[in-house]
Amino acid sequence: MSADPVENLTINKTPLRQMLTYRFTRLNAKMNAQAGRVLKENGGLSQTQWRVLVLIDYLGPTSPAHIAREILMDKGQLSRTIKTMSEKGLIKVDASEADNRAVVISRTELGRRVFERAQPAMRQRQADFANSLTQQEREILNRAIDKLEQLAER
Amino acid sequence: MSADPVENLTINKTPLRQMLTYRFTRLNAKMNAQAGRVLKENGGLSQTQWRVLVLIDYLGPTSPAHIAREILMDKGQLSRTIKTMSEKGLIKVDASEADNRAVVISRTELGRRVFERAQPAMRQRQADFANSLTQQEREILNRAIDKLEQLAER
DNA sequence: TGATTTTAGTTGACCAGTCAACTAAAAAGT
DNA sequence: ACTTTTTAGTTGACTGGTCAACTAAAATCA
Repeated sequence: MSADPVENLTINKTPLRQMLTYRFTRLNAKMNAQAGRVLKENGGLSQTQWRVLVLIDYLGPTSPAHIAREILMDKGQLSRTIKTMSEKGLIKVDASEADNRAVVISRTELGRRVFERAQPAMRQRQADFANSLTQQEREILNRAIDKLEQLAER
Repeated sequence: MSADPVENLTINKTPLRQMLTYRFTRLNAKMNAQAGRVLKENGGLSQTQWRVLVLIDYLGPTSPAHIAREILMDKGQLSRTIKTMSEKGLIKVDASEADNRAVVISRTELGRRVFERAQPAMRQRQADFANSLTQQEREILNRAIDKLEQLAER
């Protein structure tokens, strides 16, 4: 019996494990599960909440619309995430002075602390991923992702 | 203004678009959306239902447990998928003679027809992905996925 | 054999992602 | 100026994925 059960699936047809979409789905699921574990152990943020804090760190106080554009997140989902983050005191939501439709969200002191608690482990994780690949592998991987993403859009 | 808004996010910090986890999440979302569109246009299966039919095609009549093991799908989700597929007449669910806990699921005639209707487009899609990469890129991509998957498991 | 552990499958609860409808304000077009 | 279109944000509905509890049957093993 082999370690990976999928390995045995060949029978004259393209083995499932070679299908790119399937491989990406699995990889993504595992990465997400891991990110969830790391965040849980370091302050208890959800991944969506983590990303919002990352974006505020990048952009400074900003609007949900800006964040949604940057990371292509659904604005409905973002709206709810912001609501719960605000209720937990991780961010502050103010009316925008320049635009009466918009709001400005910014980090609270608690938000900063939670963010900085999770950051080292999350950075390390990114670094581990990057360092597990050679320079050539990183370049090709990025190029491949670009190509596939383009194809997936049509 | 550049085409990709994320492109502008550099500001002395690791640009978000270079984070591997983020890139995979994006790519995966786009691939799934596309698969959903293709399936919708070719018989209306959901992706989970499609995968179940693919696995039955690989394995012949088999048990949910076997499928769950092969594609690492949650058995709860699979149980519900099988229920709705059975209600739609895509598969047949019989008690197993060898094991009184287990069931055997197999394709119905309708299931076969729907599967074969979706298959060409889904195959073509896989082929398009594969053909968009050079042999070397495919090899390196697969190696990179292996490495990252291993890392994500720890 | 009988007790313990593992496996098959179902179900309930919860969270994340997607989509569409809706309000209100801003921007663009005429 | 005023009509039309776009943008910001909220909400509801639906789907998918994950987790845990639970049953019943099988497999393990003492």
